[in-house]
Amino acid sequence: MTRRSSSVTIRDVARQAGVSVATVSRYINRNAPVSPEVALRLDKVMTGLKYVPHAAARHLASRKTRVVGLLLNNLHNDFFVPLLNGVEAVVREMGYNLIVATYHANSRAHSQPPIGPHNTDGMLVFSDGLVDDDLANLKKNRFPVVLVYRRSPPSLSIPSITVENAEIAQKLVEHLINVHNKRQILFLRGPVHQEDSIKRELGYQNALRANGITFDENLVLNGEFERDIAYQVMDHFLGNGSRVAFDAVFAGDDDAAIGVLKALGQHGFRVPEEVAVIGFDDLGFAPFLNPPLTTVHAPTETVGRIAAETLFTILENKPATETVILPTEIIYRRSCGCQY
Amino acid sequence: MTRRSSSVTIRDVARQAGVSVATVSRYINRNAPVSPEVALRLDKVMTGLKYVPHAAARHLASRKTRVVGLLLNNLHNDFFVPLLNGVEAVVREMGYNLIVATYHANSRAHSQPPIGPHNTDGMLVFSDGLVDDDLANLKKNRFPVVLVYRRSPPSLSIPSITVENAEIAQKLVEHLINVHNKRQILFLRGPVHQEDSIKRELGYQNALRANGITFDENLVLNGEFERDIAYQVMDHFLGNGSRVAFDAVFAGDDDAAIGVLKALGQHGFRVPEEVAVIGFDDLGFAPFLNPPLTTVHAPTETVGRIAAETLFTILENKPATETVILPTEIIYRRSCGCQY
DNA sequence: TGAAATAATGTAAACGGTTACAGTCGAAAA
DNA sequence: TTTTCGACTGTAACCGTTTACATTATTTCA
Repeated sequence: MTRRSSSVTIRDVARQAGVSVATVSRYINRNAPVSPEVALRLDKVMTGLKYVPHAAARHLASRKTRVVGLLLNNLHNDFFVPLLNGVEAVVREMGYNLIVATYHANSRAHSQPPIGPHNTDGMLVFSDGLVDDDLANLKKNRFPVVLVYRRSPPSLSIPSITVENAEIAQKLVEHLINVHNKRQILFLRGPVHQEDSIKRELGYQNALRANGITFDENLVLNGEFERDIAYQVMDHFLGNGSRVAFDAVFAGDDDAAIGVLKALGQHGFRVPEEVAVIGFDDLGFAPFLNPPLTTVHAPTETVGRIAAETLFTILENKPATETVILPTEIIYRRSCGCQY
Repeated sequence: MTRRSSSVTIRDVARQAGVSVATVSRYINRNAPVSPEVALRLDKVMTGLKYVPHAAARHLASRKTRVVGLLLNNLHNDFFVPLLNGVEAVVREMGYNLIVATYHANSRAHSQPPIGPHNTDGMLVFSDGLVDDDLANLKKNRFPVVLVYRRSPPSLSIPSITVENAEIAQKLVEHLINVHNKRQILFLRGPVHQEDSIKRELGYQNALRANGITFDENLVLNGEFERDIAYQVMDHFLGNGSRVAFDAVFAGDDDAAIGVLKALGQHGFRVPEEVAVIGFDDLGFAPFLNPPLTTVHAPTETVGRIAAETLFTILENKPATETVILPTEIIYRRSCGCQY
């Protein structure tokens, strides 16, 4: 079997520097002392040969990949830019690589998750990227996982970084009710199994209940936290001659809010005069929408950073805080009817 | 040396199925026939054992990683969501993994690029992620690369996917000049070595020249294609008592346009009555800004898709088209002064 | 001064797969 | 009937590192 690779290996370096491969390896990894002269020689030889260690060989021998994964359920939301930015920054600082993949939990009938113990040292799982069974399995194999925008199943106690959803959503919807006198509030939920969506819906329902408004399931639509889907679903809703009266819409998140604004505009509704609109996330563009969007500020990039940092503390076998829930804050702008 | 791993290996599968590891490997990779009975038995054993091939071992033995890289210069722009989405979709369809990394060409003094032949089968390089020397090196080693939003250095002829910048920018600036009678147009350029920025500036200057307006370097600011930086630079510009008169601003891209709108608003300028604003990219929020943003529509997700597809055609040793320049289109909205 | 600790290095066995090469065996071709 | 061929399988070398273990020279210390 003759498979000569063109690339330069640790053996080439060893030979040219007149030492053993073990010494080269030790110098590269700085995990055992090497005499100054040898170090110097190795530096020269390595740059001369443009030697770059072969990642797969390292991984195989050392049983660590220096790669972490980020599993998302989709990439259809501007929200992911700050999240990714936070994660990537930490990963880079640690000298690791980041694999980004999307995976639908419901597509798992036929496929393995693209990220796991076979190709990474640990992973960040966004929202409903994996189901409880998958998580239990990973936990059993002691594979480092940190959940992002999702709490751990109680029995597993996996570290989890998320933001406060339910209370703030309730407070914001109550603002609509009490300050702006809205009573028929449309809610666009996100993906059914996404915790953010569930909590926000809970907040929405609590707000109604606390103010003596009966919940009307006709006022709940599936916006999927996606601009285009939110637009379609609103367009369809409005196209039906708006049989159901409504005077406000909680879009689920800012991205969906854009779709809502589009549909509302096309059907001739004035915002906020005729219908108030609120979002969630406070993405960069929120203050500049027309009208400026009342929404909840969530520290998305920070969530990404903390999540990645938590993963690395686990990788270093240090104890990690189990649940971090970052505070959120309502930002009142014009789309709810406020003057600001 | 005794380093027993807890994970199940191909040898475990082979033993339990009563065949050799070669047969298991062949069945997994479907690269040689295996008798139906053996196939059946292997299926059972593999699912029973929950066997997942170890990526690094595969990579080492087969000399291919089934991973491709995407090298960005930063992650500070909503523009990257559609780009990433396009790339990731193709990569997933091909059964590959995607490493996303940011890398500043000027930080290279001390570090190797995080992506390269050592850990991927090929890579997508966004804009100025790598300098010509790096590209030449990769080319020499026959490492598959495709450039995104950047043309190939003439001598290297690396496949490249980008969009038309200069002509459309010129046309848009001329719209400002001829239709809206603007003459003192601020330009916020992006990162200095980013081709998009250079081409757009070229279009800007051509527009001035073609209309007898002398170029004033005081009207060019560094917005870096970043919302926050654009805001700061505009804020500073306006804070100087606006010594330099201006009646319009070409923000460089949509994200920067948001920063510009913010600064303009804070300093009491009305858009578009007092100053017109134009962007580039036509990100999802552009129609919903206040005022709706006149901009250039660029097919960003498509660029991502085609770039990834091109990379895979190279990986399959098929001939790839060398340069793809996708058409762009001006979308007239209110921020330039049009009524729409 | 002799023993023990330490520094610096080498040898070679793993890590978990892929694949070149060499069969075996039954069916088709001569 | 003999030869040829293709389907199927096994053996073992190899991919490029890391690291347990061994070795030698040099200090350190009682």
